[in-house]
Amino acid sequence: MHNCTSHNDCIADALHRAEEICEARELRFTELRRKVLELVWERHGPIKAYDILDKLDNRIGATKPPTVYRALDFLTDNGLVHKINSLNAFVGCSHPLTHRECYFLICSDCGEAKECCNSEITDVISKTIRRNEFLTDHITLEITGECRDCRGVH
Amino acid sequence: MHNCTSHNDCIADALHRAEEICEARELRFTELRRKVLELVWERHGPIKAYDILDKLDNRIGATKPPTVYRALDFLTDNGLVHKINSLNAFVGCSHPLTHRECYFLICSDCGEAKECCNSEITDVISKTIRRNEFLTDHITLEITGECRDCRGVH
DNA sequence: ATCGCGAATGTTATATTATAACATAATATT
DNA sequence: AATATTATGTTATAATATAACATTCGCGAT
Ligand SMILES: [Zn+2]
Ligand SMILES: [Zn+2]
Ligand SMILES: [Zn+2]
Ligand SMILES: [Zn+2]
Repeated sequence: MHNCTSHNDCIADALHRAEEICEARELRFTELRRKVLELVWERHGPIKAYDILDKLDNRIGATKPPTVYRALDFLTDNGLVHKINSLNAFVGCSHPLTHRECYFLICSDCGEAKECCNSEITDVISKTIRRNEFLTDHITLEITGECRDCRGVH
Repeated sequence: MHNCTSHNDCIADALHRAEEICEARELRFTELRRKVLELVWERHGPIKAYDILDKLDNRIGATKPPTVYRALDFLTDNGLVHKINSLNAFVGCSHPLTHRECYFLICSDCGEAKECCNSEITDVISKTIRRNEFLTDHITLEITGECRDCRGVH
């Protein structure tokens, strides 16, 4: 679904953006948080907390669930990572400075998640929210199915 | 958030609709499935699987997780109940014949979930999906926050 | 430099959510 | 009635997540 020419660049960019954001906000982008973000960015799709845990184990020795969940909390709280609730998994945010709520197209075949945020969706959802006089905390929009590539569309 | 004059009627209606739908589709609306649906409809908000389990225990003696999850699977598969992924909880569908995908406004204060499905949202989401040549399996739209009543709006 | 503070991480234990696998019972089909 | 199918019961365990407390780290004040 994603056609990054060099995924190493994707990862490097994500880490670099995270650094900048944390510096600007006076947040501590620790080694642990960096490693977890790096693992989240291993591919353009959601990864499970316990898979991150396993990969950390391989790199830095036995790690425990709270370690990973705390790092993920930090990253999601600061918009660097999104939780995909329908999968209990986590994915890197493609544009952490742009906005907080992201919408996703999630391919159940290749496992990739593509952000499909757009103002048209936001506008019409906002309208519904206003009509209901609702005070929004968070919007989850997750669309599962099969992506263009996996469908074999040319 | 909901102003049903008699919630017993809500429950009775939901059970009756379920009966009709199951009959029309030649599905078996068993006692267990009925009881689980009834418990889901105890209020206009999501209920957790293990809370259903506890309430079944009180009514019909020790019940085990698979019993509840299988009944919930049946009910969700047939559009009588929706799973709220952001809460790991289940809520009765207000209009099981109208459509499969429902959008929710979920109040974190009173715990109610209001369906806010409308074609405007569906249309704009569909457009995004088409533009991405995506083949949709399921759409999850969950908006959490504070409802009109809990905000104290008049 | 070291003391003290708050933030981050380590550690142990456990809570919560969900399913696998197999046995039995109920219902439908022949 | 015999057989197949579907639903439920049962045991065990997998997968996801957090509570509670101990230790360490980073950093400013003394
Ligand atoms: Zn890439
Ligand atoms: Zn795909
Ligand atoms: Zn009601
Ligand atoms: Zn409310």
